[in-house]
Amino acid sequence: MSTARKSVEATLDLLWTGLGRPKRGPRHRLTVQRVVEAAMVVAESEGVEALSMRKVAAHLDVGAATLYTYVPDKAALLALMVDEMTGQAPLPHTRPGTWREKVQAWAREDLASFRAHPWLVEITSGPFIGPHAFAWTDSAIRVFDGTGLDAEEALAVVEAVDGLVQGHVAKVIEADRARGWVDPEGRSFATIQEGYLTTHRIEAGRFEAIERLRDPYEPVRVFERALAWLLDGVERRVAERAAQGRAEDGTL
Amino acid sequence: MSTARKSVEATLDLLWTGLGRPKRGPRHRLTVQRVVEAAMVVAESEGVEALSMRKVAAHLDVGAATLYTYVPDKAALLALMVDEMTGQAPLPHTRPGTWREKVQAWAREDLASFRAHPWLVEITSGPFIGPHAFAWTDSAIRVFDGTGLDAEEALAVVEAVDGLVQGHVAKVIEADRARGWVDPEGRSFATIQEGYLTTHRIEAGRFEAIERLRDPYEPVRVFERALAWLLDGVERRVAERAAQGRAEDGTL
DNA sequence: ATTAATGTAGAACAGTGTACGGAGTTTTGG
DNA sequence: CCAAAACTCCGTACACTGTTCTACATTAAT
Repeated sequence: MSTARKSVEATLDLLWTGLGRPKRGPRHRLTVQRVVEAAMVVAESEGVEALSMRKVAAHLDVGAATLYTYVPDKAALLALMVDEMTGQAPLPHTRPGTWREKVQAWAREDLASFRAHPWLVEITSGPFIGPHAFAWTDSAIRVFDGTGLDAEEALAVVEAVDGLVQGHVAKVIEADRARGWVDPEGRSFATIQEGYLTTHRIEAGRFEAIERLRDPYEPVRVFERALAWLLDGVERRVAERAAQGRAEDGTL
Repeated sequence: MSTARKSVEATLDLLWTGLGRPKRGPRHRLTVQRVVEAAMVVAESEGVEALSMRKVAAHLDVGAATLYTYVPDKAALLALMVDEMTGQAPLPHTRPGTWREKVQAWAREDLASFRAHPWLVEITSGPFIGPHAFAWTDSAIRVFDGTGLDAEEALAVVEAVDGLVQGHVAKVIEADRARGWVDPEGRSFATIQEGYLTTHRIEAGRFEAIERLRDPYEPVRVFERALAWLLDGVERRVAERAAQGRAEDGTL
């Protein structure tokens, strides 16, 4: 499962140039695309943890070993799924509005998308960067064209926003999953966990700060606030750069 | 592997109150602590993906099935590992300095810790919150006591910083792992991936923005910048609150 | 001393990713 | 036109995995 010695080249090849048609031998019954799509269907309907090569193969009416004609690895298949999904997200710099509006739009949309397709969050695509991911990052940096930030500063913002989204979505997904759970007596997960928390709160008198949290607290509000403040910080830097630019114009 | 119906209560019990001594039957040869420690040793030396119940049991000179006396699940074991590790981090509000210095210190230390123990990042502990994690969050909120931010605002900052760290560390870990890799001809992963990138860059003339990145670019600098800007945004809000507070004092 | 309760662990079950080897198919070279 | 090479497909097999079951040993309560 760990990055194998041999499949790295094959995986990158697949991501960037695809699978060439063979010169001899029987025609392909499948395409890499169809394999990836089938895998995504399985992941979508049964979750990543239920995604197995045998199941994907079954969805394509094909033997399990056949998949290895199209894909060197399960890891490679996952990387392809991630890049495919990334390709479906709209490019940030083509959105309307100011840079701030663009960032907010993409952050919110990413958040919704991750939540709708939790498998994307749970997959680690390894060290591989596919063409779609690359194009997306390129586009995201472009959002800050004309703000005075250089490319590296822009990338810092992009990765920060991404980190915010990822971190928040990881928590939300677990909560989503727990929401559907009920114990034999019909109590929800939240109820039970809350029981432990309150018991130990009172018992030990600790956790005063958490108790100050307005109840019930809305996770989305927490996310929005964090995003807003990060962007406030960026805005300050942008303003500085603008002032700097005007000053230089004046002295020239 | 997914959150089982029955083990949820058992897992929370284990996290919050531990395993009670049985009234009858033979004495325990092990403790939950020792099981968790053994699991951490395995994770540390061989990675999470190599962590199996049988391997943990072998480290304890015990049959694999025995572990299920101490732990309901592998998922529960992982949750215990996470909470144990969380308990080893120093409490943020006890650090010296201003709130900003406290945040920076904890962020950097967390980053280093995650990097030193990658298994922590790769584990999803499920929806469970253990006592150590709870205490840590409580302490992190306390960092903002006296800044004028309320608990929910403080939590937003905490989660934002955490997201930043997590997002950044996920990328860095993959890079760390890829660094050790070499292909049969002795080329590094970076070299090979770079090959694909440059080929396709030139070929299609895309990815102009990424090309503007100073080369080589330092990931730590990107992280530090993102953190600084986020905290700038927070600082602005703190200043606002302070001004507001003074104004109210004046009118009273 | 008997009974109930419990820890231990070997064996087994239903999975998993993937390597191997053979059968069948298509193209190429002579 | 035929043989060899190249290739896809896939049943089988191997070494794993988490977890349950069952038999047995051990301890405490009655």
